Amino acid sequence: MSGNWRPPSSTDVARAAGVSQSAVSRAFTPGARIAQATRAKILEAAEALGYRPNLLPKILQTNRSGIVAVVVGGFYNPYFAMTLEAFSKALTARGLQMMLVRVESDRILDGVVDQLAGYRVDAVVSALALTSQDAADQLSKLRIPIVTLNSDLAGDWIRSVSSDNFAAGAAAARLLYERGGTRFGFVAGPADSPAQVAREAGFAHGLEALGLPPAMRAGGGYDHASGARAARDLFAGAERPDALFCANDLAAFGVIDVLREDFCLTPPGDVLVIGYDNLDMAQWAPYRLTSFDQDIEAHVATAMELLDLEAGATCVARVVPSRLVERESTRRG
Amino acid sequence: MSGNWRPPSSTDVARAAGVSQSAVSRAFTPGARIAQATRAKILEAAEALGYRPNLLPKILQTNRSGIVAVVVGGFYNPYFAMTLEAFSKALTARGLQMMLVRVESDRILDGVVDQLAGYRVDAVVSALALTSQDAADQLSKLRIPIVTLNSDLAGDWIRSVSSDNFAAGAAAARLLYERGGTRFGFVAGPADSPAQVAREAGFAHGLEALGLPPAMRAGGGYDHASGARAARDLFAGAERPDALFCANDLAAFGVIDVLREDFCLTPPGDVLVIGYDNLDMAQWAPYRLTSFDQDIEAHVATAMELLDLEAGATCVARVVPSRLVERESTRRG
DNA sequence: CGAATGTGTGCATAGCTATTCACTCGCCAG
DNA sequence: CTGGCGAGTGAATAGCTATGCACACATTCG
Repeated sequence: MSGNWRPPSSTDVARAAGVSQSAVSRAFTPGARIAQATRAKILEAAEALGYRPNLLPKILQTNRSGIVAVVVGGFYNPYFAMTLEAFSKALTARGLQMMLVRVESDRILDGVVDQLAGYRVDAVVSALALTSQDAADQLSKLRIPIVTLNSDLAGDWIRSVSSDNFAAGAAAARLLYERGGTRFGFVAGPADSPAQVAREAGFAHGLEALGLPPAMRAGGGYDHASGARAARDLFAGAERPDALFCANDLAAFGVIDVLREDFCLTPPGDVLVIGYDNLDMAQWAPYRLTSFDQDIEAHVATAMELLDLEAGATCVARVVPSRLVERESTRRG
Repeated sequence: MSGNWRPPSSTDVARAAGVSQSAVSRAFTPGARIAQATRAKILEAAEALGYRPNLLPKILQTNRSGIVAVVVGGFYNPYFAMTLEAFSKALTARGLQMMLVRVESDRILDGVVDQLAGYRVDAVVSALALTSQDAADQLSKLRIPIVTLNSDLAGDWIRSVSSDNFAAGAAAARLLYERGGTRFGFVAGPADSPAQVAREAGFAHGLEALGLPPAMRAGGGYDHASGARAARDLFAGAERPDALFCANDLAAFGVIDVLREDFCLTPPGDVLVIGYDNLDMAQWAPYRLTSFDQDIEAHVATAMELLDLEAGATCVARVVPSRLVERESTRRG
């Protein structure tokens, strides 16, 4: 019908209630000085018109939008879903809205930054590890606080929260050794993931500290298919490993599936397997996977703390320890 | 330092470049009439100051924010992740931003509606099936187009896209019968899910049409644990089913895990199993689950079409057929 | 050479709310 | 009776951009 309908404004309500616009504003501002009778009259008129205060003018003045942008790289991994859920809860608890931004790679630069700046988002949280210092600088220039997960960038406005990936890698080496592993293998994640790099380095360090030979290596992705491929590679040769640390759970599942299917090998009897992330699926019967729980709640809580920090306060990268959850996949005998 | 820093405005840039504010605006408006030299000068000044146009004033005038709110109920189910991903792509392709809203139940009313209205979101997409007509009316009053997935609500501003759950249920019955099933079981989802209800009704109808006895029934949730419980219930008695239709994949995985673990039964030899959603995991070795693919791309494409519809145009609920993907879990012999 | 067209720029304004300032009114204390 | 005070209200304004309008100047055509 009316091609250019506009939602009712405070002025409309004011007219309907026979008061001034400022009175309407006060009626919707908790703690403002307004007579009860006036307020009631205004609320009634507002209800009739279906009035909802427009938040934009306020944002325009204060430059605080109440919106936090969350950047993710994709949803294939349930770990992202868990992170998203945790952030969603934390933000909602603070009355903030979440703007979800999905980027193919962290070449975020293409326009997304402009958009975020344009909407005056209060902060940016990146579940995707930012690896490009360039992108970081871009964001930094906007004076928008940024928190990155499992990244190792630094900058005036960049704060970072990471799992203690290195320590976990070392712990994985120790556990596999204690459970009787003798020939070790590492199923790698993508090379551009700082978490992957740290986990591998920690694992290597752990093995070395125990005086063990370095691990065989395969893989290169965080998904099931990549883990499956890695398993085929590792077990095709004569010298088969008997203890595997996988960069994440999803890859570990791929490994286990292939071992059982193609090689008739089952953990923990034939091979020990450890993953990372402690997904729900890690408890499922076909897997019962020993894994590192990243304690997402703690990650998120820390991230929120860091967002509250003032201005360009320099701050150390926070590290959250991962908790080892042992299940059948490493319980031998 | 400066407690109340403000991002540079077009006026700041104008001052720096020695031009008027309107010139700056034109420099950033594609197709606006401005001399190349002037534009270059302005862009240089803007770059130096780190200026990004503020989108809010435009929104204030046009009431078009370029933001679409997506409502979800949780992330435990990878199906939500897939839906989210598809919507994210579709919205990005249209230059729209996505505001993610997570609600415990569809008692959305509590403040969220006010927020969405306040930000002047252009549309609302609900991946969570809205069941409360009350909530729908609330949203409708705001004259914000709403698209709901797998819901059966209707209203002036409410449009809906559903899988053909009923037809799929009937197809499941036929397939299980053709593959040799004789005693049928249905593993139910949550009672308040319209999709669950339609799938069950379709299944019952399909059995009846074939002259078969009605199915045994258990379950009541869309998650793994619920499926596991259902399997224990169904197979505890003497009269065990040999053909199961599960309300979704996650429940089906729970069923299969329990059957293999607790009862030493494996599909398809001992029991036929069908799921719904065709998750990635359905291809994994422990499951190889026959499932209905919801064709999320089509759902999302349809949803976007419906959003483009003008005003309160009355429109029929769209139905997208699900595609049956058969795997080992129903291939007998 | 005059007119007409076109290009480039500045001025002014709309859009909506929260808030400050000034004002009125009723009431109490001195 | 009057000064003061608190409560309640309205007018005015800031915040930033896009755009319609008017104007200045250059260019082209008859």
